Amino acid sequence: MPSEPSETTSGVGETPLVVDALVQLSFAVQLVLTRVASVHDLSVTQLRLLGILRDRTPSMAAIADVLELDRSSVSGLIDRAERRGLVVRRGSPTDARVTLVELTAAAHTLAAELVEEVSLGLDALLRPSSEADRAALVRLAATLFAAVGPGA
Amino acid sequence: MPSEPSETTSGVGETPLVVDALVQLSFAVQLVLTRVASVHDLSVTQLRLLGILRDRTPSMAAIADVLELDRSSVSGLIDRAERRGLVVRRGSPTDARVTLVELTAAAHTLAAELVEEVSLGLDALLRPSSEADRAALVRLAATLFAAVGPGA
DNA sequence: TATTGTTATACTCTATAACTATA
DNA sequence: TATAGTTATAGAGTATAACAATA
Repeated sequence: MPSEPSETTSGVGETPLVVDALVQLSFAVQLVLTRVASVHDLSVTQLRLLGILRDRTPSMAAIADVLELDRSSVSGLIDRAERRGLVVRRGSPTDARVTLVELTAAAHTLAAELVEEVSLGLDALLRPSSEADRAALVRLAATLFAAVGPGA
Repeated sequence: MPSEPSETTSGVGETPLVVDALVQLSFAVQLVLTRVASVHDLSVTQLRLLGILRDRTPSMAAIADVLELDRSSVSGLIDRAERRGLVVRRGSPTDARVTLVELTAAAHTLAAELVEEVSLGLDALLRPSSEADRAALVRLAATLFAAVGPGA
């Protein structure tokens, strides 16, 4: 569980070590995302939304699937994003029930800046690590998504 | 930025690869935490709180520091945790201004279960990875916290 | 009938501002 | 004066339940 590095959690062996490392790493990354988002007065969820919409124009239901949120939550999320001029709702030409969500031009520009800032923040985080360990991280994430599928 | 594995983000080189890997990994871990928490009708924040209080009895201000939250946010957090019988507030013997927060016996039991369930969830996530890559992850997290300091 | 999306409602989380009590 | 904590208030994020429109 999320705690201090010193905490040994449960049994013996090295498993708790890896688990702790993962959890701590995850919170450190979330902290970077939170900070970058808040500089632009965005939430992490809106940041994620921008990331998802950069190369797609999904339906409300598809967004709910990717984010693992209820459709009603997505309605509110898109409402707020639309109110801020980040996205537009469009009807689908093939199915009158579905609503497609699209990034505005301004949001595309913003998203590119955010990508840059997140990269800088995470680079700083990784700087003290060796090249080999960073490569291992990439492999680890890759196998992880082969098994689980992309999350967001 | 949080997006799909396929997204190449910005320039050339391998930096965006590592950044994407980190972000995706982070969201995958958060998803596991969210699921474990929700099984017990807890939020991720309450889960974190339990993790922090397992081996400490910090002041409200210390909790705010670790969680990087405003003190007023912590007041509400502890209010809700106390209402659910997870924590107790105690006065400090040395400074009448400070309030110490302590886990209840029931919450200690619960916290142990949560640790176990998070471990299982993350083990499943890591299972397809090689032993060497997992070791690299542990090293990476360790150097990361040597530089940044423990976050939670 | 099943699916898409919305609305109403309620709760958690978070911050800012203003306050009290203690140091 | 400075620090610890609380309260009031406001807004984001989330879920459940009930609903309308379309397939």
